[in-house]
Amino acid sequence: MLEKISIGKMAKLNNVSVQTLHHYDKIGLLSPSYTDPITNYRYYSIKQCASLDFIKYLKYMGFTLQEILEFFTKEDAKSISKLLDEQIHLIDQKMNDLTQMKRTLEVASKNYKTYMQIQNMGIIERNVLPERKIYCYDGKKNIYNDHLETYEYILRELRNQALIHQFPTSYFCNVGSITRMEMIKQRKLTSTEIFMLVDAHFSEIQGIEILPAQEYVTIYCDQFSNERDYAFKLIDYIEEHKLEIAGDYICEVIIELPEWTHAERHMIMKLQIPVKKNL
Amino acid sequence: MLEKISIGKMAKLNNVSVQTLHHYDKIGLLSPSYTDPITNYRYYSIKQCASLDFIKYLKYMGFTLQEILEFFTKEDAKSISKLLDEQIHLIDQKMNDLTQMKRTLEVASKNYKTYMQIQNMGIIERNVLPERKIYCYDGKKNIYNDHLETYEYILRELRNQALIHQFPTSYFCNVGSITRMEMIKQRKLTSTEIFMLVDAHFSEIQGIEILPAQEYVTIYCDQFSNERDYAFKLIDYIEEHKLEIAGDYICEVIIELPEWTHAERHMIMKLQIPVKKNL
DNA sequence: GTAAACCCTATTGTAACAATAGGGTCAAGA
DNA sequence: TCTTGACCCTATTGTTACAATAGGGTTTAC
Repeated sequence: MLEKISIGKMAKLNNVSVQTLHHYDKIGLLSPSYTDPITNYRYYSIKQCASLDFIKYLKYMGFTLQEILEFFTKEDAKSISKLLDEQIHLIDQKMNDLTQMKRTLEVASKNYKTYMQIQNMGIIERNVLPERKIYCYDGKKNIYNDHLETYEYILRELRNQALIHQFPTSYFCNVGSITRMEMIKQRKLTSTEIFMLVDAHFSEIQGIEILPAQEYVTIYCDQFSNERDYAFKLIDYIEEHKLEIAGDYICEVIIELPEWTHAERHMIMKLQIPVKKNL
Repeated sequence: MLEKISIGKMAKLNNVSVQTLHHYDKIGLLSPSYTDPITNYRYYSIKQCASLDFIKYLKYMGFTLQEILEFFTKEDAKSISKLLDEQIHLIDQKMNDLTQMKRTLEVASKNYKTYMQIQNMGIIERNVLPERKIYCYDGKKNIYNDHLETYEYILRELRNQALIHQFPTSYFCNVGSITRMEMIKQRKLTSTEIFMLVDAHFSEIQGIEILPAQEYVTIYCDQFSNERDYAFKLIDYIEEHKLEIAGDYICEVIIELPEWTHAERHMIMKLQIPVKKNL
């Protein structure tokens, strides 16, 4: 009762599509045991299910059809074992990539949710911020010139540095600018430095600084053109409340919205000045 | 100093290829701010880096270019937040898939390594095997007939059942046949049932059985045609050593090698009979 | 003025099929 | 024996995000 199995039956029997079998035949992965020379009808034997099983099995393990073809040329268990281990390694890499992606997404999601709840745009707050680590880059030009142009160029340079140091791509959105304490104490909003927030474990690289945990006065700002005014609001507040500037001024980009029509950045920033009580 | 940036410079500035920029222009994702109407040369403005940043950012989060296009039509933070959360969900799924793949690979790898170390093909051993759970399927026909043909058909049926019960694909390679105790005690190798090893948490489904932890006499067998002889070897051993058959005979497929040329299954099986001391 | 470096469009290729179109074949019932 | 519906064939196009050409024009620096 050795049955000739038509392509449709073979497909149903193995839960694959007819096209798939066509395809496997075409690339020489699995050709029917008999092909009618007149009609070109394909007929499979039940034993070919074993091959198909094997193909499906390898496919499930993430091998490409080309790789599966190679499998069939390597019959020794040693080569196969090696290929399997390599594949495991490859999957580990993919998992890492996905983990990074997910982390990035989660940060973005959190930021957008924060954004939607910001009721306090332009309102001064005081709170203690935790320790953060940043990678600073000095572009040697004042980023507050030229309507963001200089900023853009320096941002590119920062990213190239980050690529050199092999920072994960996910850092690329956690940026900001820093104006040193001396400047801000003179009420000058001038800066040549921008930074990227990095994870705690980076340390040996030159340019890494620590922002200690401490009290800050902060304000949310949703337009670049407002930054100057808002920064001065912070300074005014500090003076009025007899506080003292205790460190560098930070303008941290919280979130970036796609502003297609204007073709210009639209971002939410959190302006921050560390303070201590004036004794 | 609003500079016209040529495509090559833009590419270098942003670490992308010229082709990529061509492509983005083509699909309307990012068109240069100025195109020379005579030469068709593309010139970008520095501010378009912001858009490119955003594109790269979303790409990094795993969105397709089409999806990114949609992002630009949805400017409200709420829609974006929703898209982000959906993407997180999608990544979770992919991670699960990868985890399954990896598990399958690890089992396969382990099996092949075991195989390479099998020195004891055809040699009887006694050892205690841990508890296992199996899903049995009765094909109503003796699988030892017709040179594997019946087996193939019943194997397809088992898999269809497994699909219905939504077993993970990784189970598909952990199969075997079972010959009930009454049969094997009569020295009859006759079986209509095959099984699939399943994880411990499956229980409510009909057809699930438990193989208790206990002592077995076992033998490795590398050819279907040898199974009968080897099974009788086990029975002989049991009788000679005054043991008693304590349960069903199991033929477990340990590993399946690709046997391209012969177009027939070539597998390593571990034949097992549970025993107890004859008091 | 010239050559190198740059830019353009258009085509082909990648992976693993799905979805057609347009036509021939098989099997079962009348 | 005929018919009809179910089945099969080949060939083409489409999918993603570009890379890699080919064949030709342009810019820029010396």
